[in-house]
Amino acid sequence: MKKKLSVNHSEICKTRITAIKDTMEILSGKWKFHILGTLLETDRMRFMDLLREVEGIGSKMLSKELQDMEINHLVTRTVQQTKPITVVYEVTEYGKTLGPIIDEIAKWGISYRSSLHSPRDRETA
Amino acid sequence: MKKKLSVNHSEICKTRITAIKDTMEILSGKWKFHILGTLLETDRMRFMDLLREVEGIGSKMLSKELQDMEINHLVTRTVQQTKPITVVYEVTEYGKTLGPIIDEIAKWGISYRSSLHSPRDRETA
DNA sequence: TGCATTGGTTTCCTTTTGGAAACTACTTTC
DNA sequence: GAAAGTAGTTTCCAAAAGGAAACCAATGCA
Repeated sequence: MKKKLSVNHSEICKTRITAIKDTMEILSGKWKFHILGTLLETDRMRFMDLLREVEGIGSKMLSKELQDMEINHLVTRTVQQTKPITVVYEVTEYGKTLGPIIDEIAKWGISYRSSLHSPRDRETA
Repeated sequence: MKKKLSVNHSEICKTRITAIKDTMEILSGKWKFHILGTLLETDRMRFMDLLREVEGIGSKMLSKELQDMEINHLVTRTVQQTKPITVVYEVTEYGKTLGPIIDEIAKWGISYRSSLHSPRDRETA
């Protein structure tokens, strides 16, 4: 038993681990979940609205993150020929498939907050 | 209508957005999902096994990420008085509540891979 | 005429992140 | 007595991420 058969279960999980890496790469950065969470609730928003709504973000970051997500087909960018030109962003149907992830993350975060008040939950279960 | 009532739905989502930020802060960094994904499948692993299993990670990062997660009660560290001292890490019951998130992320990543082969799915739905 | 708003881009800078390699210390094995 | 395995820590460095502020072009409003 010199050489470790480092993994027995490995073959099964490789796919899973790769999948996790893929997803997290697409959703990387400080703001994507935040932007998506916001956009998923309103369905369509203009750039300046997002800038105001996603608190703390600057225009550079917002612009960059939206571009990333557009490239990955998660959101669409539509220019509207209004008086001062406006641009609306919306989550694609494909982007909406991220809904369950965001939901789980939000759910966990909420119960995390609760557990801060009654830390016993975190200790024992 | 001079002043934008920037948000109407805001109050409801604030909690949600905060929850998303909380969760993502705890799971920040390049490796936590990866480590957790690995650890959730095996239940207990030694440091060197993780180092081998989580491909690409170095000992510095592994050590730091494990410490972060220990602080947040997601994993436990147990020293075992074996011949050369060994240390086992395992996901706590509390850490296991992250399971659904990891599952959704893995699920999405897997179907993302598929959609790369038939990109039509990503375009139309 | 001048200021505000729209949707960005660009520049400059700081902070954070992360990796490679060396080193520690202890034990077992060759 | 040298090598190798245990579990890390430390140092040094490069790259990436992110923020603040300035800038731009077009248009509307007063």
